[in-house]
Amino acid sequence: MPFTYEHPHPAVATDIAVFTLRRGALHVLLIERGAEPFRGAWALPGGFLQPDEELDDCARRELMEETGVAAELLLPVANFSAPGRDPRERVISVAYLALLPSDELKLQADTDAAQAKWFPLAELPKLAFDHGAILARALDTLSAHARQVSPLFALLPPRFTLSQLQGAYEAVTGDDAEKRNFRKMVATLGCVRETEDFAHGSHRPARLYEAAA
Amino acid sequence: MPFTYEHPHPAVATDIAVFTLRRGALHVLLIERGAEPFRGAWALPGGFLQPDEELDDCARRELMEETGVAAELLLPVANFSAPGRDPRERVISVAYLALLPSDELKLQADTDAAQAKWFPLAELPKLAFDHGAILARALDTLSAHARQVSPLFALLPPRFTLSQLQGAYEAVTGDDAEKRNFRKMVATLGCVRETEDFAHGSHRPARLYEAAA
DNA sequence: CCAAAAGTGTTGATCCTACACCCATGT
DNA sequence: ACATGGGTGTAGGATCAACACTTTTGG
Repeated sequence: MPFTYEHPHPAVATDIAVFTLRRGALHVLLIERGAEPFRGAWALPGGFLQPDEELDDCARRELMEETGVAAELLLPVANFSAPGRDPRERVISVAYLALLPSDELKLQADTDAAQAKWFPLAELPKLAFDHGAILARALDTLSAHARQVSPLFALLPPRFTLSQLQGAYEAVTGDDAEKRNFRKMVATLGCVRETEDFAHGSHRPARLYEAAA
Repeated sequence: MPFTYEHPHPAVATDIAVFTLRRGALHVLLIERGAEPFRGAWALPGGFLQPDEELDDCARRELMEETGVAAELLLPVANFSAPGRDPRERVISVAYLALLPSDELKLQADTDAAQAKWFPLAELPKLAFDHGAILARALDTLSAHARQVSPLFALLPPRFTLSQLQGAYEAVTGDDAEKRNFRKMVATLGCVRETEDFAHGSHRPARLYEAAA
């Protein structure tokens, strides 16, 4: 069933850089392409915009299809429109970044992908298309947003300790914060509310916090 | 000559919120639509992406066609993709903001537009499509960027006084700055270089500055 | 000599940084 | 008891907001 237009139209797709924390380190979700072009290469998950679908919804849908989870946080990164970026046809890619809490890791490769896998940022393979550039921009965007702290909640469970929050902050922004000062910053930002519960380990229990109001 | 695809493709367009300063106040460039839909209504300039054209280049080209000038500064704002936003067909709009120095005002309405006109922000007409929302987002984006000061150079002549710069800062961000502190901020930012020339008025001459490095 | 805008010094309050220290729990 | 991470107080420096003042031109 062909679709015909009076003027040339590009295809429009979303690509999503999905991040999570595993063992304190930031990881990105990649899929191994199961079809040409770039068969066998690793790429960001993504797919084409459906008729009557918003771009945001397209990103959320693709993420659900590829990973089986709903994105906690979805942020626009940039558009990629270089004419030759896809060898098949003209494709405008709308790039997003998504954050997932470390827990929900039920990866399931779908039909388009041979497999899906988390990669630590230090061990990235070569990526298909211009996805290397997209990922780099996504990392910049994430780091900039993370300085507001509250986007980091999306990487953590609903209740978290301040040390967990600081660990996420450091993993995402790169620079490491001084404990006392980090806590004062969080306090003045007012973005967390303390709960009555505590996390237990082989040391003094840590108070659990949750996202404020 | 029809263009046929296997899957449905949306049309892709750029819309540009073009700002300038006139008599110290921020103005936006609007065109009166010469064709249906929304014939006679005011709208942001913009147009469809050409084959083998980057999105940025599309915005620059449309701006040149509609106003006859090259944008000093072009910044992405957001994508607008609500399915019903254009009554004719599915159109994804990639919104930009552009800044022009107040001088270059040789407006010339082109074929699509009955006329082009600068509007002060306090006297906006009702806009076609979702252009009201696009303009609001563009103003947010502009205000956020203006706090870095250097984007403001695009609103001023190549050489400008610090008072002009401060006027631009206040017009764009809304809040007004204290003269002494504004100058100290500019100095520590290091984004301007002083020249040997002065601007003359009926008062003490003001040193002219230019963008640094 | 006066108006009008250019340009500068200073001070008190505030914020940030870099420490050092105590606390509560599991083993 | 001690190792481990949780949690706080504070002094000094840097930064910032709000003033009041002098300077230089045109009329």
